[in-house]
Amino acid sequence: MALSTQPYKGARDFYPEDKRLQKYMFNTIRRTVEKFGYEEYDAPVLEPVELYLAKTGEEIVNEQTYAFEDRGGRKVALRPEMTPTVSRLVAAKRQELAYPLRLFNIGGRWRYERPQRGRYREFYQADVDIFGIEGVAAEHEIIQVADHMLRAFGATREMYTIRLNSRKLMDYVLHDFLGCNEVQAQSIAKLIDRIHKIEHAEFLVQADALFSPSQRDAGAVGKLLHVLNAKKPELLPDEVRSQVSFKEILNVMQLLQASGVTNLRFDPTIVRGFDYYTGIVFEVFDTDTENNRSMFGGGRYDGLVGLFGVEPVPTVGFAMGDVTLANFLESHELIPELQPEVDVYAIFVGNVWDQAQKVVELMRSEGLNVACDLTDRKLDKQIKTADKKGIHYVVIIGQKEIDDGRFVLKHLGTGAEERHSAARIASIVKDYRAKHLPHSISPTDDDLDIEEV
RNA sequence: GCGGGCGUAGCUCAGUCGGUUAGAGCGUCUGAUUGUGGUCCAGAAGGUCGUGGGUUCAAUUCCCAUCGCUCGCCCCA
Repeated sequence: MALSTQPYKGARDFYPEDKRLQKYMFNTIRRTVEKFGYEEYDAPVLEPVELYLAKTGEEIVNEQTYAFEDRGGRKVALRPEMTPTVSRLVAAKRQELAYPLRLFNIGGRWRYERPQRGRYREFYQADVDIFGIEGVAAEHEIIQVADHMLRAFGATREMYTIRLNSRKLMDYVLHDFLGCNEVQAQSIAKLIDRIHKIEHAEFLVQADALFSPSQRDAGAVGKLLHVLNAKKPELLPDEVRSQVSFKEILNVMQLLQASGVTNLRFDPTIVRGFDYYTGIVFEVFDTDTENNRSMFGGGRYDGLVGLFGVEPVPTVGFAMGDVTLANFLESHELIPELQPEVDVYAIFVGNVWDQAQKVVELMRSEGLNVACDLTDRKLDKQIKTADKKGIHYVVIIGQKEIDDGRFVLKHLGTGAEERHSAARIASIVKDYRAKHLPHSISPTDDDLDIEEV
């Protein structure tokens, strides 16, 4: 039985052409968050399984975690998300870190679930978190970062909306305004999460079933709908509007509007799945009707660091997944033509390798990425290889060229050939690269058209 | 965890109402006289029809199981 060449179920191989897109996405993300002063960290993929028991949410730990025992009998898990890990890192150096602390990580996450469209068992995620700010300035910044990130990919604000709510506010609504107990509150929160997936009548039936007779008599369903139908915070019931968490929402919205974020909406149906959120939560939606769904989101989680037995540290963060991002970019035609990193394919005619090395080295020291064809095949085969790899330039080096000190530079797009010294070739190709391949690593700043405030 | 669809060449797929040498396009390789690719032309290689079992004179085709892929549900970082 031959070995399978397939990657593990739900995990992907990245051939260079796939990796190019991933690099483009990660580099763009990295560049954006670094502009805001976020610093990259990393941590092991394996964590003790208890790390996820506390706050992540039962389903994820019990059914969606890759958990196993190591040879020493320790229960470990492949990290399904980064938030508990980064909280651990912060808790470990709680006293010595300088706040506000801005951290980001880009890496693989593992979830044991059935793969389907847009969802894998191994996916990549960028986590961006700010630690140590209690006020809404942190929410303001984090959402601004998310907004800049999408705009750095060339997205316009018509392509996505940012929907905002507050976990704290919803806790008040469920417990105090509607008088739910803990169990009811959780069930209703789950139901709210599904409101856009089910029929309105069905929602009413299920909501009604969750309330007690006395709550029903007090008009619980109507009150719940009053809250959920509020398209603007001002439309919430008076009692709800008296809450501090309501004022926070208003503040964040005002700050973001002042920052030019015009596609922000209040949406009381945003609750998010994780148990650890404690304040403002938000989700970013694709406005494309084909793909009208939540792409990513985040919020405030002030309690996680404190779980490690240190003083709590207020935190706001979000995470963006590679698959949903790629889908978004694709559906809005925002993926640029990505090129290989190789600038020049060096082709050798005859037995000139010894003498040609100096030429190649010179081009490299001038800053070019040069791949050499080492096969000694016929010239046409070597050119064909370069073409197949998508490399734009070929340099032909034969005895004639070596004697002359000038080499044939051929552009495969146009077929044009010219003869130059190695140094001149380097400068021509670098010039070309700067002009024609701005996306080979990441977009230039010119692509980011941030409007003036 | 539940339900649907599909497994035929490297890729995308056709086909066999069960019956001698299983097809196409793309891709790959070779060639058109030796230092020029992408187009065109000529030719070639490549499949025990996912795997195991059953029915049958005969199975890639029918039946069962199994594995894999895929889409949806649940759930969602």
